[in-house]
Amino acid sequence: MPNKSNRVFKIDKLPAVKRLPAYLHLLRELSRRGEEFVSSSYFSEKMQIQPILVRKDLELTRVNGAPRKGYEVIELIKGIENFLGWNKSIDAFLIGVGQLGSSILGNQHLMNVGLKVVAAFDKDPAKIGRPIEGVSVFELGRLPELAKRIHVRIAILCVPPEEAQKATDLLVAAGIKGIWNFTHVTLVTPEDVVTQKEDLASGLAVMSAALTQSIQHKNN
Amino acid sequence: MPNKSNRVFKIDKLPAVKRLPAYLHLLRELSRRGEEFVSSSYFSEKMQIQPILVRKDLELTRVNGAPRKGYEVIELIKGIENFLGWNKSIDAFLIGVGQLGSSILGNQHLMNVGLKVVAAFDKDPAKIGRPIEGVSVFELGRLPELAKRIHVRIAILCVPPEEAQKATDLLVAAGIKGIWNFTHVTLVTPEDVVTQKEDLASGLAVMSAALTQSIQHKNN
DNA sequence: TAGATTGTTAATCGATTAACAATC
DNA sequence: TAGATTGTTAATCGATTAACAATC
Repeated sequence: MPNKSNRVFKIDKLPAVKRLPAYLHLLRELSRRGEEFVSSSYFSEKMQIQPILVRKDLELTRVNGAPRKGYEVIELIKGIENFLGWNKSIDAFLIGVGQLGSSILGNQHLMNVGLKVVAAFDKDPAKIGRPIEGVSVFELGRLPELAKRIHVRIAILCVPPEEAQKATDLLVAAGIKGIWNFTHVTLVTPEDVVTQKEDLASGLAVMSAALTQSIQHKNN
Repeated sequence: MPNKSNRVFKIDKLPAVKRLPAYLHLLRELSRRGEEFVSSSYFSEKMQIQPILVRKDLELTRVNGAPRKGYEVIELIKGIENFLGWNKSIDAFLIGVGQLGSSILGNQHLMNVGLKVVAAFDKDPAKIGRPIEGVSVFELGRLPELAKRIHVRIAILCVPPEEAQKATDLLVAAGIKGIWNFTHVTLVTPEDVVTQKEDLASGLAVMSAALTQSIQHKNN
């Protein structure tokens, strides 16, 4: 049952936060091209949202734009990176080196996101010892020790569903504060631990629903 | 600029639709265990949302629950599958067999979502001919012909950003109606073509923002 | 100066939650 | 019957959009 205390660290402006990486991506491109200023209408066109929504979103960064000129590209980049804590590199553990986990390790594109996996863990003794894609694989039990030693706060969870909650409990006990959840299980955590569930099926559902509805539309 | 006609096929209840796969997942598990009925409070607990939200969401399926008993598991499964068009297998093309595209082809887990890639396409002649993970790779120019022949409506877009819009135009011209967009580019399409953008960076942003905010919280 | 663009304040829209009657 | 659970109708909350004054 979702209790009120869960709200404490629930960030607000969730949709706006989700759009920040898209702004950042466009800003870096502009910066590469040597552009100094950018207006809300530029983002509006590229992202197909209203200019006013752009201005509202960018309020998060506390960067002020200049009338007639727009926002300073460099300032916005810094502002977004600061807001997200993406100004420094982010270390993470990866839990569960099965098919999905290995694929995340091996896929630069998937991880082209500023996150650096510094160690991987698995229950299966057969997988331990030999590095995968240059990342060492340790026995899951050694996680608390390593988490303390190298002060990692984020874990990427790729274990089978039936082990998800147990692994989560271990992570929480080890002081992990953010769990990027690639399982289908909704995790239970204390209020100061953030979980983010990724589910490709949601995206496909949106597309499928739109498609079946447009067919029904046609048939009417 | 998002014009009003874009709305025609914009599905509403978007958040609810995104939750449907999670319901489906739990329902299939219940079905496997031989359960006949399920109540909104079951989903509420598993998904950590309010029971009333569950009941609202399930309205989409038009399945009625019975007071005191709950919903019939089988009925709900059918209802959701029908709503999403997941009752039949969904064929798709994959465009761009680079690192990400190959990884999607190779990763059962990523695609454990009811989607079947029936053919892949690439611009690079070197990649054409030899199948990847059992899927044949064709020259991009042959897509219109094949789309017509095997009547595929969905494409998974994994090309480099600078080619994204051009590839999209080709897909649209070939009669593709749904584009699952794994590039960073916001695509422009006619109103009857649905696009769904997947971006892991959004998920990481949510987690990062929550983490940096919780630190600031602590320091106050 | 005139005009483009921001930022503020208010209005609208849609999603979630609450209250409670209906029902088996 | 009493009580658990749904489904309906209304209230609240948050996100987006609109209007427009401020500013360089």
